Amino acid sequence: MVTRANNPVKVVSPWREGGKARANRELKREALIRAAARAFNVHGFHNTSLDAIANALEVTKPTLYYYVRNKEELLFQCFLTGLEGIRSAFREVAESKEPARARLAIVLRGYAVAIASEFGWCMVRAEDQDLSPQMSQHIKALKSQIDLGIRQLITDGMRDGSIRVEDPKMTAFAMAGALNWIAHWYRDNRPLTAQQIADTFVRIFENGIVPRGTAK
Amino acid sequence: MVTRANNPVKVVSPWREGGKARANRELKREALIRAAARAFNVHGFHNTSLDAIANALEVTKPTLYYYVRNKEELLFQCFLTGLEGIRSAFREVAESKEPARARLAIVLRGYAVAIASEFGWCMVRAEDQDLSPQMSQHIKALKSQIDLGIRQLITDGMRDGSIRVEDPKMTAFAMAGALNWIAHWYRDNRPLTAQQIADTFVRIFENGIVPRGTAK
DNA sequence: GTAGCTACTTACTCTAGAGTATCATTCACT
DNA sequence: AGTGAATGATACTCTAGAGTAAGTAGCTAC
Repeated sequence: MVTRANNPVKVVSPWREGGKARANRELKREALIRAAARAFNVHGFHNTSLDAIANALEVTKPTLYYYVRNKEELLFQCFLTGLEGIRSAFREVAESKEPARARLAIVLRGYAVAIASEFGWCMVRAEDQDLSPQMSQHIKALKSQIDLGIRQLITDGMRDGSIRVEDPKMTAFAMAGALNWIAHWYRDNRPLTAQQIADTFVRIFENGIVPRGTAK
Repeated sequence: MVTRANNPVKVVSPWREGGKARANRELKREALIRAAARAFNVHGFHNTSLDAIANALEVTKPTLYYYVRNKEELLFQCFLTGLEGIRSAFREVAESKEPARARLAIVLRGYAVAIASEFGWCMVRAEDQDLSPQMSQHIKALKSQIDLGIRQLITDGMRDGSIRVEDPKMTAFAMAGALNWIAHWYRDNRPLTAQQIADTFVRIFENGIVPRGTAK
């Protein structure tokens, strides 16, 4: 009754590229993570079998276990890979002296681009429910860091006068939600690039929908 | 390796309430839908077994098949039930003559409340991937209706002057995303009611974060 | 040229859980 | 008080798919 995952998602495999020298372990591991992310993207975690991933890489299932402990670690690694984009956006603004609103805009753009990447699905739709309690805990902590980072930028902005909102926490939730949702509808080969979407979203959040100058 | 669903989610069962007269079919069916929604909420679709749902209702699995064709129909019904809240919000404003921004606010509030309900998870996290192609198609169409409805209200507002945005489509996506995300973090017994959250979100979208009167 | 490691494969095991075949009970109605 | 429809339970079937056991090819080192 369910859309099955057996049309393999195509992917470049370091295992089978002509007669080239065998690629090294780290490269293969990365290819595996990437292949998994793509498959999860298309079919979801539970509807992606390890056999399907192995298939896409033109190896057999047990080979995967040579690179990763189990299926959940695969999801976790996808998550971490995607997360890196967001964290680097935070690092980028860490010692900037710009007004907080500008720093927030940079972070939100980095965030949007990360979510639109092939790891976006894993970051957003990887549910606690799919993971062991420890990993779930770990992921929650990482997500919470991000949330708090955004919230901090908002309160900074309230202090330096570049931002005015009534509830920083809810505002952070609204922003994160809008951005996370990108993972549900964005696919490459869309008219807009992730960057353009990010810019548009930032402006929506900055200006609101009430015409400026005619505030009710 | 995965958080299992075998701690049953408690629920009132029309099957077992004292020695009372047996409830009618429709009542039981609704209880089943509701029990399923709660279980999906907590454990997710794939980690909820029909046995667990049956357990929560204090009946056996085959009984469920008396009320519903299969597991996917259960999810689909949850989806429809939750959707009803949103549709009724649209009906509410259908023949209103207020400015579009006010009508939009009403719809967004109804939307938020629906998402915060116990059917929110099913509406938001029910992935195409969990459903047969037909149902997936059906759900996509329904979701698209909602999206277009919001988009229409935005363009109406641009025409009547109550709204100014640069990209109605992206704005609708941002709004839907922010609201959908509520399903991921909202639980009852939170400090804020769904209504309060809805109000806050509407104001965030209306006013933006740039202080009014000092537009950059 | 053989010991031994790395990287894979073939060929399983095992379980959860969706869905079903079949029988039992109860109630409504005559 | 007997018949049949509506509900339900018992006791299965069957498959997908995660994970594993055990063996093998090939490279490196001496």
